[in-house]
Amino acid sequence: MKQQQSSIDAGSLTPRRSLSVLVREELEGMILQGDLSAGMRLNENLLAERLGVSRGPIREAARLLERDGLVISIANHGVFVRQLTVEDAVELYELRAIIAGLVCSTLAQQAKPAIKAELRDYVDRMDDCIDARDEEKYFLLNLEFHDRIAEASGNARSAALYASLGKEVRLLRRRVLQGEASIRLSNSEHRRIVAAIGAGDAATARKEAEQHHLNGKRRWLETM
Amino acid sequence: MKQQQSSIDAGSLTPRRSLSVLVREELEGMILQGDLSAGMRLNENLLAERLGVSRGPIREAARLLERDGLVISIANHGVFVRQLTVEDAVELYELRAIIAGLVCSTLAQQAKPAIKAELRDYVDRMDDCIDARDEEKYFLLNLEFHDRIAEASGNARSAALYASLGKEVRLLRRRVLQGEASIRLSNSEHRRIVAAIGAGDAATARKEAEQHHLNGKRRWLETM
DNA sequence: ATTCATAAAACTGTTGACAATCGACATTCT
DNA sequence: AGAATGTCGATTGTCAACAGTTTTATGAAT
Repeated sequence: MKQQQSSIDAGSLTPRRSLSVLVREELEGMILQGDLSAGMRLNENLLAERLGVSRGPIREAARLLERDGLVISIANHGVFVRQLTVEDAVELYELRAIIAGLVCSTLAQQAKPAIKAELRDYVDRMDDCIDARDEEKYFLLNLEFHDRIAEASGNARSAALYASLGKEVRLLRRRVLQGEASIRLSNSEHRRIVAAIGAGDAATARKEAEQHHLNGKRRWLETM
Repeated sequence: MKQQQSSIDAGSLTPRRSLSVLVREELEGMILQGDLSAGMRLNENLLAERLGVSRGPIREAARLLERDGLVISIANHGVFVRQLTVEDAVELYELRAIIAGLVCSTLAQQAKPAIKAELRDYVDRMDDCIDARDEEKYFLLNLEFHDRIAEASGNARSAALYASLGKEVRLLRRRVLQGEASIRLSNSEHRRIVAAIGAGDAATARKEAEQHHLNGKRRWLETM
């Protein structure tokens, strides 16, 4: 019979997205929000019942999450929310840094005026957030800004990877609490990146983007 | 005295890997070998029957392959062997180049003598292959060599990514046919990379590794 | 012959049931 | 007591059947 009134059916405006994908997004939300904390096992029966689907889509969603490094799967033991070590975090930051360098370099060689203006606008809005002491919005704009650059570069694979690594980093669930001075510094780095892209200077764009991320790594390490 | 149950000999070493990963490996082999060519759909029923399993593991294996970029999945249409465009290939080469730079840089800062000797040995053996006109073996050693560097760097995530991108590149199914001169040049680049790692010169190791891969990209593009 | 609606076939998506496996606790033996 | 073994409940792994969707085949009307 039709029991399509499951809790995740509500968001199915887009026609015919498989349950696996919907479950994946639901679980990703739970993980990133911390409802499923690090090291915790994803009980298939429990999740299936809670989301109103069978175990098949749950299992497929788990494989999808495994792709993004959010969970690990151990045969006959189940899938677990990934626990990141400090070494893992350092590696993620470095990987993200060089990929950011790549996409910024690519973008500098081909960016259209519209993109350049959009990026400048992002930096301006982030500055506004700093003035307004709105750290939350700054945090979100910062995420958007970097993902937008990756996307605009046209390097689809790199952009997906960059976003995926970003989610992985968020598994750490420890936001770098930066004072206003630190945030202003960070946004000045953004401005230099955008300037290099605007000038079509690929080498500088790469170097600045990479350094920006490595600075983020350093700040994160200092919170330990 | 304490002898393990020898009845299941096959599962003795490997603790009973699930059918999903077994199927995954089988399908990966088919794809990389070309039995399943680019753009072809993976018929679940057919594969299930041919491999003697049900469709569940086939579907999960498909999600695992999707993670590595070997196939793409379209809702209600099935999964297809990925078709790479020239732009995709260029991006893969560049991604692989910077990741190689990262792992070589990392390794240069921490490589133990045993690893350094092992890498030198790889280069020597590749030279032997060139002298013996054994391109096939050179090709395999070359793959091993680079994966070994990534693995030895300790950057597990980067190593997995590097290997995964390598498989993706092989989807192109067009090996760069390089004359002896070109191969010798390539191996001399290997030697410079190993030398930089041996000397603990991270910056040079990174630059050489990156350039080596970009040269590979250039050679590949010249075959078009 | 062509077009278009309709039906059948083929295939993917999903489900509930069954089998295999693991961890924990109880039991037996020395 | 302590180690080895047996049993049980919980959980993952797998399967075969069902449901929904897409594609292909069919056939009548133009």
